[in-house]
Amino acid sequence: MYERLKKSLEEHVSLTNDEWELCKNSFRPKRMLKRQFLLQEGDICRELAFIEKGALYSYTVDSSGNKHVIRFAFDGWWMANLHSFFTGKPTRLNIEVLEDSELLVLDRKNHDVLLEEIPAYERYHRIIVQNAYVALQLRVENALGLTAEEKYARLIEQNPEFMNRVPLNLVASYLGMSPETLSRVRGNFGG
Amino acid sequence: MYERLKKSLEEHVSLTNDEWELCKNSFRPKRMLKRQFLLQEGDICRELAFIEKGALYSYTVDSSGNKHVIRFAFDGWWMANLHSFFTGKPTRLNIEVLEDSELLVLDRKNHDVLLEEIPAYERYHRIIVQNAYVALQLRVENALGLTAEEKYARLIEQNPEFMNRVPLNLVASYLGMSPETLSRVRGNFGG
DNA sequence: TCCTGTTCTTGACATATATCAAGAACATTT
DNA sequence: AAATGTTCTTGATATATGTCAAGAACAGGA
Repeated sequence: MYERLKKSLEEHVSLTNDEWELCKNSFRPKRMLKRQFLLQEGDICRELAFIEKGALYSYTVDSSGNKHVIRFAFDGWWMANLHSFFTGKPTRLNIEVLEDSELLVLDRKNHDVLLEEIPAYERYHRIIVQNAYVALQLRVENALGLTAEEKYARLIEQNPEFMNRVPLNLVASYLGMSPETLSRVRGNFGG
Repeated sequence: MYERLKKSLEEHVSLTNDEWELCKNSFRPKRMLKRQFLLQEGDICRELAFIEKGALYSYTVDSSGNKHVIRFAFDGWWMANLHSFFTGKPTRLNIEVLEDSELLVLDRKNHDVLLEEIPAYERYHRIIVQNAYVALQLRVENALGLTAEEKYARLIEQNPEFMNRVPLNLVASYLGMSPETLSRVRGNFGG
C-alpha cells in the first residue's frame, strides 16, 4: 500500500527507518471510486493526496457550466489545491476521480509535523513543488498563442499517456478547445 | 542594496546574523537597464535573480515571431527559468528588463550551499516556490475558457498594478489576446 | 520646442474555432 | 444479447477574436 510513496521519497532524498515509519504513519489510506469527488468547489482543502494507484483530475466550472480541466494526476503524483490547503480559504476547484484509486492522504497538522521533524521531508516537498511548478509553466507556454494543432502536437510529444488514459472531452478541455475541434485535429494527424 | 531581500526572508523565516551574512555574501549585485536581457532563448539559466528594485518579464517567441509573455516580476520577486536552472538544459524563454533594475543574483553552487547550510533558507525557498506555484495555477485558471472581457476583469481584480507598470501590448500577450482586442475591451469597461 | 520612436486606438475584413445537431462507435450493466 | 449510457465523429453555421492598416496620443532626447 505504501510502495509508491516510498519510491517517490527515495527518488529524491534518503530517510532513516524511523523517519520513514513516522512519515508513513502520518498518512491515512483512502480508496475512491471513479466519479467520486476528493474536493468540490466551495470546500476547504484539508488534505494533500498522494496517488498510490489510479488517476484524478482537477477542474473549474464556468458560469455557463462548462468544465475547464486544470491538471491530471496519475499513480505516484500528488493532488490537492495548494491555495486552499495553505490559506484555509474555500477552493474554486473540483477534484474528481478518473479511475478507481488508492490514495494516501495527509492533513495539515501531520504535514507540518513532518516538515518540522524530518528535514529530508521538507527537502522532498521543496523538490516536488519545484517540479510541479516547472511542469505547470510548461503548460502555460504550451497554451499561449498556439493553434489547436500545435497544442495537440505538443501534448502527444510531452504527455502521450493522456490520450490513452483520459476521455477525449477532458483532454480537449485541458488544451482549451472543444471536443469537436480536438477530434478534427486528431483526424488530420493520424494519432 | 540588500534591504528587499532581507525583508523577503524575514517575512517567511528567521535567520541568525551569521546565517544572514552567509546568505547575503552568496549573492552578486547586478544592475540592468531597460531592454537588456537577463536570459535569451538557447541560453542555460545559471542564476536565480532576486529583484531588489525594478521589473522584468519572461516570454517565448513563436514561429511567426510573436512574443508570448509568461510572467511579469517586480521589486521583491524572484525571476529565473527554473527548468533550465535545475536541469542545465537550454531555455526556450527570454527574460528581458522592463524598467532599469537592481538585481541580486545567485548561482547554482551558492544556492546549493545555502540549502545545505541553512535549513531556514531551504524552508524559505520551499515557501517561495509554493507561492509561485499557487500564483501560476491561478494564471492557468484565468486563461482557460474565459472571454477577453472576463480575462481583463480578472486581471484588474487580481493584478491591477500590471496595467500601470507594463505596456499594453505586453499585458495583451500575457492575457493571450492581441493588443487591439485588449484596447477594445478596455474601452467598453472604463479602465 | 521640435523630432523620433513607441504606445495606443479605431475601422474594415478574414478566419480559426465554437456551437448546434445528429448519428456512429464503443463500453457497461442487466 | 439487449438495453442504456458514454464517448467520439462529422457537417453546417455562427461568432469572437485576429490581422492589416492608418493615424492619434504620448514620451524622451536633442
